[in-house]
Amino acid sequence: MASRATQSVSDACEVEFVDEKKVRRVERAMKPPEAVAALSELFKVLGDPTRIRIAYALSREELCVCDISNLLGVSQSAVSHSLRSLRQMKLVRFRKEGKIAYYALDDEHVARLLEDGFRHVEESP
Amino acid sequence: MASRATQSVSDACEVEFVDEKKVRRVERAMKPPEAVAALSELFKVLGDPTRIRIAYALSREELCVCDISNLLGVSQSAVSHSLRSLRQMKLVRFRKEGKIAYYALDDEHVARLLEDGFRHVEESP
DNA sequence: GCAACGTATGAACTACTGTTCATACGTTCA
DNA sequence: TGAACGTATGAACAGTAGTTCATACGTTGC
Repeated sequence: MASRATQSVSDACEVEFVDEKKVRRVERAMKPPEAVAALSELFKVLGDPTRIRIAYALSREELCVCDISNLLGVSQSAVSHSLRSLRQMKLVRFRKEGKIAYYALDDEHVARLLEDGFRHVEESP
Repeated sequence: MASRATQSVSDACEVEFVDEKKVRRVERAMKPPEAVAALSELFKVLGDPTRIRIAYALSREELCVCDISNLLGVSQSAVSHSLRSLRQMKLVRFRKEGKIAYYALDDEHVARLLEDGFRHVEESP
């Protein structure tokens, strides 16, 4: 059943699948919507030069907001907003020492994502 | 020299670095702006549920536009636009067989990015 | 050649994102 | 307690992104 995609979506191909078996196989392997949504949020957060630089810096050293701001030449406010995004995605953790907030990467996955990512873009000429 | 960040940026901390040695160390390790820009573009492309689903599907099987459209329930036009983004970032390659365009992941890095990413989001409750 | 089909693409609209500005909060120290 | 400082946050603005719609291109088969 349902071997034809009779306008399930407005502009979808109005014809049969080109290779239904393949499609069914992939369909079973697809990740649940929540996982996809969460992953797209994760990549979205990393899809910004400032946040990448922050994350990468924090993968090397634990740093406070002020030092990040000076290091990157970005306003304290912008850094703080960026850190909030990273925090919400649980990419960074922080501890407070008096009035100073020290941030660091929370996750070894993230460091690997950055490494793999840099490797990819550095390989393409 | 320049141990103080005397308003190099409007809103940067107007004080000395909290830990200059650490900052200098990280500064030397930072990636060049082009690499950061390219990586942020890469993540930006992956920061969309539709494109993640497309990329993930293509990591399992080579598929044509029509089948992707039916598989995901997304219009042919939207799929084609998404594929263009993925193509521009060299994440997918394609071959044409008559009027049918078959797409597949171009890069094992990307599959690893998706895997690591899914692992990250699936671990957080 | 022409109709049908798979795919690509540009324009337009809406929705979202990142920065800045102003300001508030909490801590330290005199 | 009050001033100075590090940090957080909300509002507002400008730039950007994703979808849809319409249409164009190239291929196939009649």
